[in-house]
Amino acid sequence: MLFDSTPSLPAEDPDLGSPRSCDACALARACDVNSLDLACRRELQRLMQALGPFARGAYLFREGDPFHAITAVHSGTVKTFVVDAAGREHVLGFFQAGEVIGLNAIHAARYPCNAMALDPVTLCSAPFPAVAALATRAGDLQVQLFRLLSHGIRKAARMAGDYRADERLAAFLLDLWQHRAATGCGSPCLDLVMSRADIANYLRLATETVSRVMQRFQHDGLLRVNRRRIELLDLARLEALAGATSLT
Amino acid sequence: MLFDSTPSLPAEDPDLGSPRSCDACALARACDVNSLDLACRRELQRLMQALGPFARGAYLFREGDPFHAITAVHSGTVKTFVVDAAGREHVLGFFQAGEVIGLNAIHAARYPCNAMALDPVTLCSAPFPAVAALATRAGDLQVQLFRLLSHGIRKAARMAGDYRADERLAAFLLDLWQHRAATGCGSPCLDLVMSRADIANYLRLATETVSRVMQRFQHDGLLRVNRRRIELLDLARLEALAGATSLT
DNA sequence: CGGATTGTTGAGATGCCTCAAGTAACGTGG
DNA sequence: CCACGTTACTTGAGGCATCTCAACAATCCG
Repeated sequence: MLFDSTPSLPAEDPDLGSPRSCDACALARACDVNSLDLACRRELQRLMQALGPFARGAYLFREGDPFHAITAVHSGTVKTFVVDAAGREHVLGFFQAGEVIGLNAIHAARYPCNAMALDPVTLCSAPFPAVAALATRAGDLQVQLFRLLSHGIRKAARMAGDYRADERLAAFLLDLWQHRAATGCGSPCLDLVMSRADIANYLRLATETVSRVMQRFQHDGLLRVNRRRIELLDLARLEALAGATSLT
Repeated sequence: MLFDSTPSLPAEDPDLGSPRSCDACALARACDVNSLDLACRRELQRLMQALGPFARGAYLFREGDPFHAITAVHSGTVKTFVVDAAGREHVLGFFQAGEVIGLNAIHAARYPCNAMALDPVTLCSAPFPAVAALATRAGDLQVQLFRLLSHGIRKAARMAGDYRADERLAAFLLDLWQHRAATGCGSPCLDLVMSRADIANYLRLATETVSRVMQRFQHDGLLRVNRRRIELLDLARLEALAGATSLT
């Protein structure tokens, strides 16, 4: 978890409390965009703590850690995952700048999964009870939190759907691309930060299958692939493939 | 959706407003169990509307319908599902007494899926804005709603995991059994209310595979199966199979 | 430079699917 | 209450998508 100095936390000067631009942060957006009154916006800003940077491979929290704070990714990419009884790793999601991690921990007040930095990661975090209390006074913030959680259900349910390897991989790549497009860069080049194994565990595939489907995509002119550098060449056809998974 | 008289609503006298025992209702539990102050509890009770009964096969809401009200199943079983671009049905979940449906609709204020009664269903429903407003005054209710949504994320993520057919089927049967055990009846007999096709679409299997795995379970002494009547014979081994899917 | 990690590619195995047929339960109308 | 058509479930045979195992290639990193 994030607020105790457990072994989970790497000893890299978390840089607590330093002010930081939160333009890309979902929580801040929840605050700014929705015309919260100024006092509440200030209060939310005051609750926010900057955490990190965490190095590639560092655990942000581990399964079973107590949950205290709502946390958003400020920069970098986070992978959340569980390891089941048989030792298989299941990746629950990849989270980039502006996305909130660990929402599944509210229920039991413990994280039901691990979170790991895939590259240097910085976080914005605010104590959950304080945010909830603030949401009590600021109805807009409360609704925004409800919407955030509701969206989390939809995203997870989408992953649970029964789609083929190429549909899931296309949807995955487009999701990454759309996130980048939404946060500035419109280039069709993706630099994946996760390994083939991570992608495979996320999409319920073998790593070899991820490789093969990507090569097939390349052969079909959908994209160009070189290790972790992906250039999307035919968004329309990728969208047609991924389209099935849309859920409205 | 639930509060307009759209074609979705069957014309079977929804019995609006009749008082009803809500002992099994998650929303009421959220209220009663957590020491909400009495005024808020009364208010929540006042907001609650009894809906139904809905006949087997009736749509409770359809994809795209506007979302207005938080709704819990009071009796019966509800299936939520989407139909993708290729015409395949994906079952998102089965919801029994005390479970809240349509939480994934808060985000966009529209239902992203369909809901159908699998047997005679009655519902308890309360306007979402009113509940949210009440949660603003009653912090316990607010936290309970956060927890409810958070739990929804966990449940959905669990379904997204990569498990084998027998693991998923075992987990499915145990989930049903545990719900029954939690709400009274401790008999090891289940009467499935959903078809093999529904189960298959939920577990990402073919109906034939559901049949075959059940027969194999029977052959291995895990259970006895006759059409929709399932008698669980070896909970320990079923749990061992399902155990992998636990997510903490 | 050399070992470790990661990604690609091939060959064969397999879990689950598809297609097809058969059987049992259900509902409906007579 | 029975005859019938319909739907739901089961069972078998064969096929396909994906997995596993194995080797190799490329990159990373000390």
